[in-house]
This record gives sequence, C-alpha cells and structure tokens, in this order.
Amino acid sequence: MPPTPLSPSAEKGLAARRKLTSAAAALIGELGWTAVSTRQIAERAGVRPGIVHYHFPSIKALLAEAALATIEPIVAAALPALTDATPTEALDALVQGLDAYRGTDPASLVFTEMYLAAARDPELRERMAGVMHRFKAALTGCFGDEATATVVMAVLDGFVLQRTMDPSLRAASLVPVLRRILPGGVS
Amino acid sequence: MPPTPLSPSAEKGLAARRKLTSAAAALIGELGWTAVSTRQIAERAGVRPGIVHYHFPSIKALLAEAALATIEPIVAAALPALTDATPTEALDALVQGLDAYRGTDPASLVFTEMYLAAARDPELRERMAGVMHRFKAALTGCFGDEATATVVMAVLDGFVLQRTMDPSLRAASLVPVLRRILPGGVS
DNA sequence: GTCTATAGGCGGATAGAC
DNA sequence: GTCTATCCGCCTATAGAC
Repeated sequence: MPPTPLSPSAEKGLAARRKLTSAAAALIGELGWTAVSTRQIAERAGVRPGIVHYHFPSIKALLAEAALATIEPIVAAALPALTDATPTEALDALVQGLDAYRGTDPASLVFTEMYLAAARDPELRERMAGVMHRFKAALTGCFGDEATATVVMAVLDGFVLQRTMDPSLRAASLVPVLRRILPGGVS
Repeated sequence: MPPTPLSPSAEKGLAARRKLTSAAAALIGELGWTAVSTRQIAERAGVRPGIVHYHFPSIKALLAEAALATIEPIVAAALPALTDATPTEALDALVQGLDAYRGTDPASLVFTEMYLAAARDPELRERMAGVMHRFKAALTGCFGDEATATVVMAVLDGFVLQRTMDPSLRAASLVPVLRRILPGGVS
C-alpha cells in the first residue's frame, strides 16, 4: 500500500514509538530482558520517562514489540537463500550467515533472551513461534524432512550459545560435519 | 576427606547457605537471572532478607554459586556414559538424557540463563566454561574430532530452545539424523 | 560468627495537565 | 492526541546489635 500521509502530531508519535522499540531492543541485549527498565529505555531514546506508558500499555508489551521487530527482519532476510536451494547450497548460506552471530552481539542476545521470555509468557511464545515456524518450514522444504530441519535449527541456536563460551569457534568449521547430516548422502 | 565435625553454629550457617543457593537456583528458572531479588530468595529459603548479604558478598555471587551448583552435577552425571563408549552408544545415552530437558523446566532454564549471564560477566564465563569444557572433552573423545563434538553440543543446547517453541518435539526423533553425523559412516 | 533494622535509591504505572 | 509529575512499593547493601 502507498504510504499514507500522517499529521505532524501522528508522525511525532510514530517517531517516538520507533525510537522506543529500538532503544528497548538494544537494552535487552545489553542488560537482559528482565533487567530493562522503562526509565533506561526512555533515556536511551531521548524522551521523558513517562512517555513509555503513553505509547505502550506496559513494559512487557514494549519488550515484546521490540524483540519481534528485531528477529522478524533477520528471519526474513534468511528465507530467500533457502527457497529453491539444494541442501548443500542452503547449508552454505546458513553457515555463512551464522558467522555474524557471535553470541555476545545484540542480535544473538535478543534471540536467546526471547526464547527465555517466551518460555514464561504464552502470548509471546505464540508470536515468536509464528516467526520461527516460517523459518522451519523453509528448512524442511530444503532438507526434505522435518527431523533434519529441527537438527539444523538446533545447531544454529546452540552454536550461538557455544560461542559465548569459546569466541574462537568459527561457523565454517561446522560445514564438514553438517554436510554429513544431509539426507541421501553427500550431494 | 572424612566429614569434619562442625560446631552447631557453623552447621547452621552451612544449612542457611544451602537453602539460599537452592532457592536461588529455583528462582533463576522461574523469573530469570536478572529478575531474582535477595528478598525473594530469602523468603523462599525461609530466612530473613538481610541474611543473604551475610553469607554472600552480593546477589551476583549468590546467583553464580547457585547456577554452578545446578549445572555441575548434571554435567558430571552425563560423563560416565561417554567414557569408553562407542559413538553410537554415546549418542543414544545423550538423546535419552536429553528428554528430561523440556525447555521450560528449571534445569533447562538455568542452563540458558547462565549462558546469557556468562556472556555479560567474564568471571562467570570462565567458571562455566570450565564445567562445559569437561563435557566437550568427553564428547571429543567419543566422536573422535572436535568439530563433531561442537555440533553435538550445539544440538543439545539448541534443541532445548526449540522445545520451548514446540513442546511436542521428542529427542528420539533426532536419532536418525544424528546417526548420520557420526564420523566414518554409520557404526 | 550470626543476624537485623534501616538507609538511600530505583522501579512501574497512573492521574491529570496541556 | 501527547506528555509530565507523582504515588507508592521494592530493591541492594551496610552499620551495627546480639
């Protein structure tokens, strides 16, 4: 749809919302989901503290929006390389993309924080599951069966955790091992 | 060493420390690492709030002790099945043990919370890495090369995260896929 | 050695101003 | 529609009692 013109006041509100979600996402990574406060978000966004509760019903709702807005583009960006790709091509693309997630960067931390928050909040769990399901469906399409897709997803998430323990780990070193899991032998 | 007899007063202190770490571990799982407060720990442990700061220098130190005391026995319990085991035997033992970690249980949550806390605290990272290194060394011994051990560890950690999104996932379904990653073909 | 009372600061949310 | 001042509760840590 074409961009609807907004009143100056509505535009200001939209800008505030965007600054708040962006600040919230950064702070989830830096401090952890449950450690983020409305005051810190407001300070980082350059707005007064109370503004948070005008634009969002609660800090929980703001964190959910911020985290979903972080992971959705990441997952969406990974999908094209999986569509109509051979298993080997898909694996190479995934591993290449994986190197960006070093475990201690904001995106990695938001992902892991969100799994934990989702484990404690059914509504957030549903919303995150919707995003992750699209990714898993694409993997299942590439690799042929769901069990293989599950293992590949687990490796991606788990490798990010491993990297927090050993930053010297490189995604490329996974390739020889992961080639072996492709169904039907090495392709 | 033989158990040293303790004075009644020292014994009371030891009991308090044990109750506090146990309560802290449970609360890390329930609320999240950064959401746990000394008051809640004290209430759960059945002691007065201020006692926490007599037995532990800070809440950070208490959480670190509690989390390490949670993961150490879990890792230690997994090691015997990996010593002198064939790759296939080791895989079966790991998968069987994995079913206990459903993503939303206390132990699963403490593990993931601890990875995040370790990503933000170098000292905790060192201590956790020490525990996880023993596990990885055992896996490397079983599977012959470190890359395979890294993938297996990533699958274990990542599968626990996957399960928070889809509780119907069963560890047994991973076996056919994981058999394929064993070096030297199916053994 | 063990524990308590209290200080001092930060938190989310809301009632109401503009 | 947009934002601010304020309420009231909870937090960690310490000084000092027993």
